[in-house]
Amino acid sequence: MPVLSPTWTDERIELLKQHFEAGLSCREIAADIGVSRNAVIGKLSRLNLTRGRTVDDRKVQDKGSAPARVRAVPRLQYEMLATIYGETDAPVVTGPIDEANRCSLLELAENRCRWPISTPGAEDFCFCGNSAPDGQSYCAGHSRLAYRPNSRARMMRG
DNA sequence: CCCTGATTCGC
DNA sequence: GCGAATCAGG
Repeated sequence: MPVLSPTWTDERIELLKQHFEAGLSCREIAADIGVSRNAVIGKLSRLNLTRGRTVDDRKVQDKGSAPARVRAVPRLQYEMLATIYGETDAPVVTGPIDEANRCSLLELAENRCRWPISTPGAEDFCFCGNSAPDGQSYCAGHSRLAYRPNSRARMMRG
């Protein structure tokens, strides 16, 4: 169908809000909708739906004074990597998660998609539960979200 | 060195 | 208004 680029329609905005309120990250929201992370964040900012950090001063770009920049320390998020990659090797079968009162992973099988369907006010926290390929923890639709293309060809300015 | 969030600028 | 670029923090 010759559908033009419907940029941001009500449906997309609704999904955006839902995912945002659901607690999902801009990365997930962007991947789910099909846009870039900046697009999602930009729309959110435009809608004044920023989570906490509002505007404030944010230091302002002072390129004339002393550049007191503290380029954060070299830190890696192995936690997330382990969560994605180590899921097949590190199951939570023996995880007495008390917070998993809702539909936890234990209810799902190994061949089931584990997509957190969190809704503000939903007591029945469920997951995607779609058919996930062997070895994968997500279905074809949500697998791309967990998949992280490290094709960062951007110049390392830092 | 990587990732997420928010603001800023260009189109 | 949208999206990429940029900045700032973790």
